[in-house]
Amino acid sequence: MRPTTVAGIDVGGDRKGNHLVVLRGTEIVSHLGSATPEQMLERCRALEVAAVGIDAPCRWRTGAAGRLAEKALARQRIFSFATPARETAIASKSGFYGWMFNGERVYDAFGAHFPLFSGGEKINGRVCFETFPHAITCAFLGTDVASAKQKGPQRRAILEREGIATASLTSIDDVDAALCALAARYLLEGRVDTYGDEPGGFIVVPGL
DNA sequence: GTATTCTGCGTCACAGTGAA
DNA sequence: TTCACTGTGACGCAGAATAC
Repeated sequence: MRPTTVAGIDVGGDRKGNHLVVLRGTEIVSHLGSATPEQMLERCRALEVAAVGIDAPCRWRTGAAGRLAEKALARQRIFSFATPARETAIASKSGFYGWMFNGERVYDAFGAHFPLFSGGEKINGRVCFETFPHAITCAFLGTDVASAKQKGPQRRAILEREGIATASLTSIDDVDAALCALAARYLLEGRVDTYGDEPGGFIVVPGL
């Protein structure tokens, strides 16, 4: 039986672009840099990917309070970027939230073929979901050890420990995409912790 | 003494720049 | 090309300061 194929996407701004890594078992079978959402979707469909982990918010904030998923992670001392309301992001003149809008386009493109994870126990068919590399690192190493300053070596070490060769992953964005793919594998195996709710969206993190 | 408010710190991601 | 560093933006948390 062929191992399940999963993918991870690291969403970037307009200059950096998106990065896709496709994993079959422990083998990296595909690897795209600076790709459009449509190109990544085409690649995932061609390779019969079952689950896609995306490093970008799947929902904008609604109302004054932050997203439940981000609050729940913060209580575990896993800090993430605070997603603003869509109007706030649009109003920002700095272009700082450009990568979040790119993430929105990725979810839009994938939505028709990879329904967004809704928190259920059972995964039926294809799925895409929100995750992020720092939370995955915390899940594997613990919040006391995981550090943004050490993200390069720490994240590569996690992948190597899972049997995934990192030599072809030349940038930190590729490594992050591979970690998202790893989270996708854990989701299909049912070995994850989920944070959040339906209105604010769920963040999926490997559960060990 | 208790409750509330304020402040500083640490976290993530991004972009941009410069060095190796 | 890659890596390291700085600044931006918003948040939660812990401890200090203030008010009652």
